[in-house]
Amino acid sequence: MSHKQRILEVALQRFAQHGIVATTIQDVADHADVAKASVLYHFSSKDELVNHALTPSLEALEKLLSQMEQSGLGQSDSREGFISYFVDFLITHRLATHVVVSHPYLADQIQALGKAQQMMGRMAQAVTDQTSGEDDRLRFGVAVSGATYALVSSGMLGVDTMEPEALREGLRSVLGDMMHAPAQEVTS
Amino acid sequence: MSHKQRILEVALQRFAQHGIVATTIQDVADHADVAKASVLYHFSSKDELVNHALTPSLEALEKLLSQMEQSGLGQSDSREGFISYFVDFLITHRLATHVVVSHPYLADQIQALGKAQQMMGRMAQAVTDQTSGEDDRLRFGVAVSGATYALVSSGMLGVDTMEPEALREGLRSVLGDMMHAPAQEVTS
DNA sequence: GCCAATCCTGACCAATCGGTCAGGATTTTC
DNA sequence: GAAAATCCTGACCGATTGGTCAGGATTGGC
Repeated sequence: MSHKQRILEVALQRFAQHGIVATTIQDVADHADVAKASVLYHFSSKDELVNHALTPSLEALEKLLSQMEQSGLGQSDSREGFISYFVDFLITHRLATHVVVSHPYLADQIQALGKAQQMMGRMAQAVTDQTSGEDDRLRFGVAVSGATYALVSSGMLGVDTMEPEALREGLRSVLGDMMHAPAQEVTS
Repeated sequence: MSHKQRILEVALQRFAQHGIVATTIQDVADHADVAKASVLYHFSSKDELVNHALTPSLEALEKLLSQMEQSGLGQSDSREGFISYFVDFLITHRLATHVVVSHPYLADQIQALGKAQQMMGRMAQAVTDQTSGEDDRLRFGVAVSGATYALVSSGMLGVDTMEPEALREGLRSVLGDMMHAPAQEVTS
């Protein structure tokens, strides 16, 4: 594997595990077995390293998103389909998702994070259509961030020992229960 | 209000908003309208500042926890009671909870975070008793981290405009749907 | 074999970090 | 009202940060 590619993978992993700020260029270089200056040869700054590390996941999200907005996937009548796609996305891109969700305050400083935040907003809007209220938005928020964190900082909860397939099924089940439930009983 | 107290409040807020690593002592000092050296007069190091900022919430959690372990609150037959208590705790101590959940990698460096992580483990165990499997643990994990993040980084989801009471009710409802559901249908 | 382009690195730099310290202001105690 | 204790600060320090740069390896085309 090329050095550049290895740097990208290591960087994404470190950013997800220790956060962007706590992850120094030196740290990435050490774990990728290259010199610090080599990292800065391939990526002109730390911000650009973050951008490139997130790019593949951003493109995948963009794809999923436009698919949702076109086909109406995500609307209340096709929630199951959406959840299935979404869980797959989360598992595949769990590291990038974790990075995005845990650095909202860097959105105006790092392009990729800003773009990602914007897309999350679009997704929330696609899922919670005109017929749903703030309760549904809350459910969506809890689902997304909850699933993400259960996937990444899973050691604390003992989830890290789960089989991949069991994890996928479990997440589908949880998200289904959460977002499915129609708020039939309205207070007042 | 005393300088010391104001420093503590500002620190907790900044730690929750920007993360511990990105929040410098200078930043806390500026927002608390004191000099940087003044912060280090009251708290001998940054780590100790984090510890003291989290202490009140840790004590509250300890209280809730021992209550759970004694009375059996949290067991599947009294989930509603637990959820109600827990949501109240989350809303009251949302900042501290956010700091804890978003810095698992500092648990061995900062006492308070280690202790908090330990308590989260105890709570997970109290909730997911011997009758429940890994699926329930997953549900608990998604619930905790999800609710926490929906509370704090809520701007992205449009939840920040919700009335406090609606928020409390909404969370109770979501967590209820998530943790309530008995995994009756076991695969094989 | 040689030249050019690409890749990689150690040495270096200004800026900022957490933390120390001596001393001035303020408050408390008697 | 003076001595003591507490509070607060500017100036300073070593370490580390992101980033620059000149030059040494490696590679590919011919």
